[in-house]
Amino acid sequence: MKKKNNSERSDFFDKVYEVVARIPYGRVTTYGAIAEFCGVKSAARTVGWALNGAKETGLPCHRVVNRFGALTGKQHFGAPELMRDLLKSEGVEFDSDNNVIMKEYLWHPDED
DNA sequence: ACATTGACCTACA
DNA sequence: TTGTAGGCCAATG
Repeated sequence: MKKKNNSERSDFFDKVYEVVARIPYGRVTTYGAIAEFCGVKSAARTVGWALNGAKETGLPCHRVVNRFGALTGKQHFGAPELMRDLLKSEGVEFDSDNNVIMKEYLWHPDED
């Protein structure tokens, strides 16, 4: 808490993993929401990077979508249809644009 | 060591 | 209203 050279820096990633792991079943959240919960709302990009390693850590990164509900990171799952299938398997519905219905399934970290 | 990119979002002109 | 620019943290070339 005194030095923010190496400890707090990794804390951001750590928080991201924590929030993603807290996403309820059949719910989705946005990068901005996670970044905001981490304290830096403008660091949505960094959240994406965190998820890059998150898939290797075993976190449900498929429940994280952009603010439009579009599965922007589906390409990173190795199988673009996998992400959509996983969400559908959890009961999440999509609209005509292949986007998650945020209005119904959007979840916020502070909501839990 | 510097510059660029990357699963994004908000603000200003 | 649409378009452009900036910002955030980390990894890679």
